[in-house]
Amino acid sequence: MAKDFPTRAENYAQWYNDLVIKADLAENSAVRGCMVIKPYGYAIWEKMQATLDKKFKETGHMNAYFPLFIPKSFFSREASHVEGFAKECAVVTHYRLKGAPDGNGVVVDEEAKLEEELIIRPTSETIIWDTYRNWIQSYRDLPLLINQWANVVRWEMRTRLFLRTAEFLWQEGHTAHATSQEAIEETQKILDIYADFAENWMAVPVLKGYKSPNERFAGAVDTYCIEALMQDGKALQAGTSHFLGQNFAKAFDVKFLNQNNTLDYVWATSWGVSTRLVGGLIMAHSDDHGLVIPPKLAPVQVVIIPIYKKPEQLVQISEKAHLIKSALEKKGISVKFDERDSFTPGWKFNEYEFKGVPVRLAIGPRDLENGTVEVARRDTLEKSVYQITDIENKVVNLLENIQENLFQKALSFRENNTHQVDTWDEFVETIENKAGFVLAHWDGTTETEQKIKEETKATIRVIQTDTRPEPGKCVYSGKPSKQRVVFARAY
RNA sequence: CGGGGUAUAGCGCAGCCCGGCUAGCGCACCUGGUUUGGGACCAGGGGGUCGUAGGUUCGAAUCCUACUACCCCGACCA
Repeated sequence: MAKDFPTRAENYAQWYNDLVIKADLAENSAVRGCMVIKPYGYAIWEKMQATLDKKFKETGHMNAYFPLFIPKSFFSREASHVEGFAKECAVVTHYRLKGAPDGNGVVVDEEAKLEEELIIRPTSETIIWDTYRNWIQSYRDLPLLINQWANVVRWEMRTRLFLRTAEFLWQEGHTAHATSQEAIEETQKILDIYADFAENWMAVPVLKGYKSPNERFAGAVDTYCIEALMQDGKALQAGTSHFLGQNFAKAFDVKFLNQNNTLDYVWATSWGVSTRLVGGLIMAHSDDHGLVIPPKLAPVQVVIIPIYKKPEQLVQISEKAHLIKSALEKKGISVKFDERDSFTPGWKFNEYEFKGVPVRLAIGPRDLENGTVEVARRDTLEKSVYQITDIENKVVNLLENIQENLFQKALSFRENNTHQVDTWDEFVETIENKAGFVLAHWDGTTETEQKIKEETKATIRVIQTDTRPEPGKCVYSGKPSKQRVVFARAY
């Protein structure tokens, strides 16, 4: 180890930037805070996309695509929605350039001013609901279950790699239903998909529940969410699913005739996860040796590295490696055989550890003689020697084992960093010095929540729906409370 | 927008206070050779309008002025 690495992944931005993912925030001021994701990082996102897309389709959703530009007037229609997003919108005002009078480059052609400015979508509710008006007439048109994979732009004052970038990639689902009940069920169904994905693919345990009014999506009646805990003790909102009531239907006049031949507004949901998940994945599992990618999302699950002195040896090793590679591929495992001669084995070992490849196989002359292969697992960094017989099943088991181990590790981290507190002193002390999730009673008022935020920077991350109610007294005001809620400092 | 910092090769930096010959180092890159079971070594080589504009000076990376950009902290962040 000749290089300096950030200790305990405390500077995550450095991981992203310098080591493996190579996601730079664009430096050009014109696209400040937008993300440049290099191929390896993007491959992780593609795996996430593929997995989620399949789940959405299995539950009856279809993909569609709507415009990047939203007429400004659309935003004015839903009052709290415009309030929530107005401060972070990029605006298109002109549609043409012309040669600069001084001959240097181009300038905006003032004559090509748009009559109405266009907003680059920060989210697509408005333009989608404007379209839905024409798509929905009767209860027979419902439910309308649509998802969109797209980019959105939110001109944040301050950006953080992956976690809050000015432009990001996401999916946004927008559904319309005949009844309130059905829309709420949809919201919860999606939340379950998100939670399942986080826990069983990303190996990141999450808390499920809903947001306090203060943290709610602009324009929603209820916002459900999953919250994860990062290794530095800060919370990360990993996905949200909103019950929008009839707010958008009323704002965009989307009515349908029900079976009784009466007109009613439709009920709506919207839900999304973004490239923030890539950041969350990294921050949940990485260690001092680099990324740790759970097997189910790893672009490369197994890497094979040859060790040899003479070219003849490489020929023999390659033969063996290709046999193993195709045996593993038949089991659906993605395998890379790195036979580049320009890097030493030691260099490659480190390289793939950075990249978080779950399993590494090394084959050298010794293994050729003994019919063995050296197997190293990324999560524990343990090395062992396997007989090559039946190697594909051994590796399949190992990958499953690693996936499970990562989840358990993250789960016990969360358990060790979840604290139940009953007094204000305890609360402040825990937030300041221990970080993590803090379970405390809250009187249910926005006022108290904001006071707590001002004094400690902690916010209510989630009000869990899958825990038992427990009466108590608000940790801040002393007023009665029905259940504990989850506080934390968040990204 | 407030407070602090930075800008020199693809990346990371030194040089600046106290102006001076051809602007230097590490990594990376290229060529040749020896290497290869945990980031190899030797030799040679390529790459810079020192953020931009102006000023002072015989002479500016270095001093002065303005501008621009980026980073950290804060405000902001469904």
